[in-house]
Amino acid sequence: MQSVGDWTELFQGTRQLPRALRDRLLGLASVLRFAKGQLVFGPDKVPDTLLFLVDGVIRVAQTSESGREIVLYRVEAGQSCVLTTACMLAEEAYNAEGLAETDLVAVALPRSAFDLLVAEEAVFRRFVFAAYSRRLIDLLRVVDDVAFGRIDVRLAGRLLSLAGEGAVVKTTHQQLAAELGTAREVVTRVLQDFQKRDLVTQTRGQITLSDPTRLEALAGSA
Amino acid sequence: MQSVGDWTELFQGTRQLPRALRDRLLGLASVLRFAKGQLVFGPDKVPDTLLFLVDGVIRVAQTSESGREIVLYRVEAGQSCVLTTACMLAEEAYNAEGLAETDLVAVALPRSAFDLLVAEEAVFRRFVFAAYSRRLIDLLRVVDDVAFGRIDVRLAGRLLSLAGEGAVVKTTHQQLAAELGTAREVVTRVLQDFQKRDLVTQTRGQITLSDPTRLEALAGSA
DNA sequence: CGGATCTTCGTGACATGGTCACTGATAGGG
DNA sequence: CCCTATCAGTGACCATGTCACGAAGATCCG
Repeated sequence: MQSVGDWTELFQGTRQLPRALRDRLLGLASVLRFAKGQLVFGPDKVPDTLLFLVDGVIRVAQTSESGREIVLYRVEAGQSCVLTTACMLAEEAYNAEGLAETDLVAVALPRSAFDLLVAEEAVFRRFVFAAYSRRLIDLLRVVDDVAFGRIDVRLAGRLLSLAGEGAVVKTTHQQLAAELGTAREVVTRVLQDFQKRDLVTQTRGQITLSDPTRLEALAGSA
Repeated sequence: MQSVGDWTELFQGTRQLPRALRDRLLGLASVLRFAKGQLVFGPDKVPDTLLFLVDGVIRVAQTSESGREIVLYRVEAGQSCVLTTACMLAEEAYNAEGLAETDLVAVALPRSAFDLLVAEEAVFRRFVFAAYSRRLIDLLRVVDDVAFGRIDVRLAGRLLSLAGEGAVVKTTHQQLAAELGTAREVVTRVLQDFQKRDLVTQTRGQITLSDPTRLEALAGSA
């Protein structure tokens, strides 16, 4: 297991700190690794540290009693995972969980160090508040989508964002359903429809966006 | 217009501060009043202060393009309204708005004073983080309800919480629909059903909970 | 009092989305 | 090559949202 080097360089909130403090942080924090698919945090695994994600992607999702699931947002490299701290601070129950979507490298900052930094360093404080704020706004977006959005529009949008630059999405209908908080059958139906309209083609476990432009248009029609 | 006296006594985050600092805060902050029904903040009214609610209730809701609405949470006396600061800090667009549900008395702390307090005072910092965390968790609850909850269950729960100690809720079907993010017709239908099952009685603009116990049971069946 | 008007509520027909119970299709491992 | 697990497709049905009305209080004013 190799070292991660100077991770303080990677974060908006630590990059601008004085060298001496950064060196202290390097000593205080511990490096964590998670394998793809591993649970990073969840109702039964409340962390007592602040997580900084150095490499990889964490998918934060909420699961219903009945087993349905909805993706709330993703934590990417260079961001911190504030939901964990939220719980830590509020000491309330919640039922969201973070799953390693890729292999992860993260830095865990003990609560004491977190408190210290927030107290002493304006830059770090801004970073933390901005992170909280971003998540709040992400959640507003989710509420809006779920409460008022049409499923075809949402699926089109999600396909585009999962495809990134390419035009291929490697996922199952089940996974797409979990992205949107709907049922697999619904995804199947909508994708059938997309196929008939020549927007996508499918094979088992893979969807090809054959007309991204029209998909964009559909996704944009809010 | 009378003065509010020493409002620093009212908040978890300021009560324990040293007397000298509290006196300074009393000087720095300004007292705001809003009449019932007035818009406290919204997409077109982004505040640049941190609001502490001294008296009254703010209803925070999100509105869709089509005009449907959903209540996200309520800010009560003794709490601060962090969504406003969230936007202030993230400088991102959002479409939630805060409406004065009663006449309000609030204290507006300028950003500079906020920064100072967060930097210097651990107590205040904890208060702010706890407030953020509570809202994050409130939103998780909303997502869960909207994505996975049944409308009759949600309505039963909301009726009980709106009734408080009493057994009468003075609202229109339209307003209840806005609470839950659904359509008026749906509320009408569900209430008809409740009525047939002798759970409630209705007159124009008012619903009486005739069997709170069974309503609780219904609401509790997640 | 008796309309004119506004708000609230009720209702039926239909569209969309979620659930259930299956069947069929495909990939990979012995 | 067959077995099995996973993935996808389908039809029936229920729950919820939308649309287009009309009816039943409330309010105002002559």
